[in-house]
Amino acid sequence: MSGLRERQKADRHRRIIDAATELFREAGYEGAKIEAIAAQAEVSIGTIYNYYQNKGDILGAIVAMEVNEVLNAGQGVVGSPPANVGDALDTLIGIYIEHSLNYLSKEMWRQAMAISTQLPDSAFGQAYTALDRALTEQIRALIARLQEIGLVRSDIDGPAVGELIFNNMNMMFIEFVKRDEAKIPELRAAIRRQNRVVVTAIGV
Amino acid sequence: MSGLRERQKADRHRRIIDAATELFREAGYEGAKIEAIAAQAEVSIGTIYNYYQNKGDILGAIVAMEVNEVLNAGQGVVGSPPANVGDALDTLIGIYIEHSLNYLSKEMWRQAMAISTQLPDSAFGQAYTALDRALTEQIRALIARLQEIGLVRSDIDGPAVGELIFNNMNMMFIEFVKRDEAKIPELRAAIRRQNRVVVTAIGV
DNA sequence: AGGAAAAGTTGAACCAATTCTAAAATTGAG
DNA sequence: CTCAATTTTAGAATTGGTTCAACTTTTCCT
Repeated sequence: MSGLRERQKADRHRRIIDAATELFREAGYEGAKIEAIAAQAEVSIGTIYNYYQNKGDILGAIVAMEVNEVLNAGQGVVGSPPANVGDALDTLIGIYIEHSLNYLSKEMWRQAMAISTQLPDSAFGQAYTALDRALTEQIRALIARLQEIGLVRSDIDGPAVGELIFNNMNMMFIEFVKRDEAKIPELRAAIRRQNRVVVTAIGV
Repeated sequence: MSGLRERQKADRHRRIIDAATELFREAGYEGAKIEAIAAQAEVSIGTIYNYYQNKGDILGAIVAMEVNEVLNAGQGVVGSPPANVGDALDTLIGIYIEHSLNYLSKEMWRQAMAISTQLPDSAFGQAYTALDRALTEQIRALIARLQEIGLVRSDIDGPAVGELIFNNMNMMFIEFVKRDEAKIPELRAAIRRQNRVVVTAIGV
């Protein structure tokens, strides 16, 4: 294990991702030519296609890193949530939203979302769907946790509510990245307002 | 008015849309080459680009026809809704979903959605967003109507609830068109289940 | 009718992602 | 150290959407 070949492979992966991240942010997804990414990563075009099936997969790798970080941060909230249904949801969703532009620009998100709906069966499409599902599961886990604590009624349909909340948030996020001038605080406020009716319905 | 030039223009528009609709359904969006659409419509490639800014706009014109039909059909439900909140929502959403595959295949929907997030400022992107907003407004109108009738509490945040319901439905629809094997009845049932908690919260 | 201007049509050329190929370089095993 | 396997490389070929300068057709005016 960990021979020279392995290390070089990992290194090339990293260089490609780093180069792509930088160029995607600078020039946009379309504007970042494969040739330029290859040059910046100091590999040939052929090598890029040896590591990633297509340009979208490179973006996919970056998205996956970002979402996995977010999922990780979300664990903390699910483990010990605020003692109030509205705040608990707001905190978790806040983590998602506040972290969302760390690595990815809005334009990168738009491209990622577009590719995932365009090619749902591609490697990237399936990975993206899995990430969405993981986020849904985390919201469901939060609701289940709140039911255990006794903050949420035990007779409500937790999984359905979790999906409802995720779907609404996700759609709002899609609209958010579609408008460059849209701001995070407004997004959070709008979602909080929408969730209010759900919160009153499911709270004890 | 209605000179030769006008008639030819309308005729070419129609021929292009007809050709594109047929080829998109037969060969898929990507599979339908502009060259083939031009040949089938008996115009040149250049003429297509004179009528539509890009390939996506052709699809956009088809989507707009479909959504406008759906909006029209929805008017009936808003005008005289079923005397029960759950059924009212289910009926309106049912119209949206049942009509959705009349002209457009799932693959065409995927492409349309992808393009609208990819290029939100293009003619197509803006038109698509406007259609989404029109659907949201229709759901809000239904809720307002139900409030008038006294079936929905007057102290709830109607606009926020309408958007919540639309966003959830839309997201479910996106997932639906992403999976070719997904079936309409299951989609409707899942949405009904998610809406249940909202219905109980807003019903008098 | 005649002819100039406006409007529209045409297809060859361009561009960037992707694929393919054959040669060169690198690595690991014996 | 040497050879076979694997990987990288440069560059040519392919492909399909999009652009553009030259050519037609329609309109409109006298």
